[in-house]
Amino acid sequence: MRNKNSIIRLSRYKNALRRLKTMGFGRIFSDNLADAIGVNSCQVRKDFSIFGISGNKRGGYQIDELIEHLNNILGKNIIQHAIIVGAGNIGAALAKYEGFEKDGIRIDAVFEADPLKVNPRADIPVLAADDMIEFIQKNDIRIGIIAVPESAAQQVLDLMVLSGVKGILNFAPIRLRAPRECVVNNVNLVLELENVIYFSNLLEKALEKDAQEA
Amino acid sequence: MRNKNSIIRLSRYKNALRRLKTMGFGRIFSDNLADAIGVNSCQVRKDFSIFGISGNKRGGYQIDELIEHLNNILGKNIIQHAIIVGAGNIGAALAKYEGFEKDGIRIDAVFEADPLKVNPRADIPVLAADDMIEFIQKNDIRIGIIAVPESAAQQVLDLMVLSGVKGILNFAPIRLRAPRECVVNNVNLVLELENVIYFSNLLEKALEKDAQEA
DNA sequence: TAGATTGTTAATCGATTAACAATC
DNA sequence: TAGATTGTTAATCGATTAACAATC
Repeated sequence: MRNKNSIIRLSRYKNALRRLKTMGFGRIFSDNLADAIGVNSCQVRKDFSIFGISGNKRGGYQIDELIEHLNNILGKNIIQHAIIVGAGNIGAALAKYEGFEKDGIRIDAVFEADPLKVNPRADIPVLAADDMIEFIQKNDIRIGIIAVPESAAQQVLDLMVLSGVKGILNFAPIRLRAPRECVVNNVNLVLELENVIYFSNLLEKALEKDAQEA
Repeated sequence: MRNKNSIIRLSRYKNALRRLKTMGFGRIFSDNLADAIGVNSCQVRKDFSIFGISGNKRGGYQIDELIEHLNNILGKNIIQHAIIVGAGNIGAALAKYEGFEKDGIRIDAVFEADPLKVNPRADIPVLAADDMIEFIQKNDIRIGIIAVPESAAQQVLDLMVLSGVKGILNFAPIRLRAPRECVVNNVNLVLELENVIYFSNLLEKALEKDAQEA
């Protein structure tokens, strides 16, 4: 995947811009925006240049236009529909999370194998896992979130792909095999925390060493 | 941060190795391990070389030794203690998530500003936000997880750092400022999903184009 | 005009991959 | 011994940063 990092930054820019907008700004320079997300200004201009976003020399960028443009690139000018599979801790939390709706992503349903957890009347309906395929096809769902145990994840992915899902966010801590026509993005919470542990330990050791040398 | 990617892969290797072990393997070649996490075999050998992990020419690597070695590098040979701040959807789900405990990470407490959610008798106690500083100091907590709204995140970080936290995993969708002696790792769920949406759209367009040309 | 900022090209840096000698 | 695999050096590739001409 080319420019994966640029795309991630575009989302971050959009986020920062919304904040800057509520703070009362109308226009912005590459320098400020860079600061807001922690990169340097050439990075911002380069990213924009890749996606054909242009500003005014001397005048910077119009925030409203910029957000509009970023939403277009990111496919967020229309509401995106998604489903979650797995109504455990993570799945249930994601279903309730307000951040998605705010960002134009609608969770249409949650699917769950345990009949006791099924609840079609809930705000976001929790449906039987067996109904997933039909639901995806009927509602033309393209995006799926996997929040099931490791042992079930591959099977869920296979069914999703079969039904027409084109993009998957996977929370199961295992590498899933997907055909080329489906994108998979992994979020591994333990790994993220392990990473923090490693680097904080490393940093502490480095600082101790510095202190000794001084 | 040097070798950030290598470290992330080390965690992935460890994960795969545990799986391979339960599948009955005792030793493994760089080739198999590469396959399991989706990189190529030089990457594996290079990563190991960076951290001084060696195997047997012709005989590959002993899985048990390898896991032990990786745990040492990742600081997982001892139980790591952490706290969560914010008992909302995400915070509560993380507290209940079994993946951390399995991996030698213990969540000692959750802190929450809303008195109605405070519950010191819970399996993992939910304590008043005001008690956080004291708790961190008394229990020598080094790792914190931020699962509060965007507007409170920076303040929570500042208090954590002040109390002695050295590493933070942040779920608030905002760039936090931290002093050099504290590591911050961000997980932005909306951004991850946006990323999936973008690349699946892109892929679909590319495939349509291919089909037209053929 | 002078000064500031964009947009792009070139330079640097780091990470991944290829190649292969060492060796079990 | 012949064959296979590691460990490391060199080559490639991509991403970030620096520099600066264009221009408002």
